[in-house]
Amino acid sequence: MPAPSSRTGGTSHTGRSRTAVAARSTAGTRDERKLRTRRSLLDAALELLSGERSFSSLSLREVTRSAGVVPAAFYRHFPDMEALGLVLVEESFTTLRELMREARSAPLPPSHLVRRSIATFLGYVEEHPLHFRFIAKERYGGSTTLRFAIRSEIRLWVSDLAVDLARFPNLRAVSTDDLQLVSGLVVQAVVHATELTLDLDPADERERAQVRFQAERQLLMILLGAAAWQTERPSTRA
Amino acid sequence: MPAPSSRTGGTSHTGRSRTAVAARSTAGTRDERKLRTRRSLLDAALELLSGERSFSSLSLREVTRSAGVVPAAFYRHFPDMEALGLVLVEESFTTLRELMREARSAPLPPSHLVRRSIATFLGYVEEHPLHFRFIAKERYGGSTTLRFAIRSEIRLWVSDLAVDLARFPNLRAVSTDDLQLVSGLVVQAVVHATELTLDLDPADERERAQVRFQAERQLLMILLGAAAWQTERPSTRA
DNA sequence: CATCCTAGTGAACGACTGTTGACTAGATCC
DNA sequence: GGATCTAGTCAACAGTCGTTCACTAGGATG
Repeated sequence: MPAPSSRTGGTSHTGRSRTAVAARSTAGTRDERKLRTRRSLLDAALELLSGERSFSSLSLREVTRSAGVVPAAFYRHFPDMEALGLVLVEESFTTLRELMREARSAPLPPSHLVRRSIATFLGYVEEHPLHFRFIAKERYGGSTTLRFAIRSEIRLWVSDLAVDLARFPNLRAVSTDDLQLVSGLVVQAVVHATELTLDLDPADERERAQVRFQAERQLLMILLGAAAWQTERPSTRA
Repeated sequence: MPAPSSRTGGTSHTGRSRTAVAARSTAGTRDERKLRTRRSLLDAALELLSGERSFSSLSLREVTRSAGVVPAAFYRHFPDMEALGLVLVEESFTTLRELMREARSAPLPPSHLVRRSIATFLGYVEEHPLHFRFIAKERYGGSTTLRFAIRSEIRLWVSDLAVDLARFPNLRAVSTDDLQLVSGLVVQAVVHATELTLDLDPADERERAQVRFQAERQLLMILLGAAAWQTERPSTRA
């Protein structure tokens, strides 16, 4: 039962068949329309990536087809599929970092800050599953360009976290370098948990809660280890 | 300057151009020859995967071409590219687990066991970079089948490690479940470090050493946290 | 109003893809 | 030593791919 193609009203365009994600309307200024098409290309790619597909196996034609646009139109917006991928990386992390910055700006004691940050992060992941699924898949698997872009964004994020950790009274004595290592571990654990989450049945709240619970325990262990770090270090290594 | 095709002596076959990884010789029983072709298919895939390519973007024809075989011949060995992928997963981990089992069987005090295990693991990675590169890339990115196969192998590995950790005197009081979490963290850190290594310049020993050093520090932190776990837990969580 | 500008179209290209079926040469088996 | 079995070949198929080009419709601009 194919739905009638008059969803957005408008000028009815042509009678062409559209599998489009977001049927672009004919409203707005020219720049706005262009931007809208660009967005629907990005969204189409994101949507296609939400399934099995990896970015490198995604074809330009698929993206344009799913965005309701002719293949050649792609080149009006991106020179390359890789360019589109880089935009996806960028917008994934800018959104994330904004949110995390908000979360940290709250006037709370440090211990609550971590929990608050975790909650914010998980909230972000649940609200933008497509972006994060993309990141998770391409972090190690993508092209060198994509992989390095993601890696450098994650490094920024790790540094942000390290700054927060520095405020913890019981981490006061840990050196800056070691704090980076600690927050690296934290980010790893969180990202890994998220990647597990992405393969879970979205309805099964019990399983989700378990993954979250285990991740929290792991974080506590890491922080505990970090707190014990400066006191025990001399004995474990020269 | 194309090399003469008489490398393996033999019947000179045909004058056909071969980009083959391992030019299959005509020696041996029929089963042996079949096995040899199968191997060259697997090796060809592995080799192609060593670069940018992800498994899902790898074509059947590429593999056969690079193995020096006609595309149709592929089906005499695997029904599917995915089937080939699963074989790669399996053989990656069986090799690894054998080595790790050897490493653990050495009669050493627990503390040395960990260091020994890490050395063994890194040795494996350096000797079988192609297998591990494949695993690293497909752990999150591959098809569901591949991803789950890898994940379950890693789970086995985590469990093995947890058994070892249980022998540590200062982890005596940590529950079995929590030990799984600890070894999960350890494996995460190691795998991540390895994945970083894969992008490094193989010649730059300084950079490699740094990654390895950081990973070791991270492991020590984790183990420290685990050791402090049972003593502090009551105060951090109900 | 006429002019320019450009996002999107449509058709075509050469190359590559997975899969098929009939075949052949040569090891294996009785 | 003749029949059998099969790994690998060859040719062909219907698709899909990225990229190009000349084009057009219709908003932007003077």
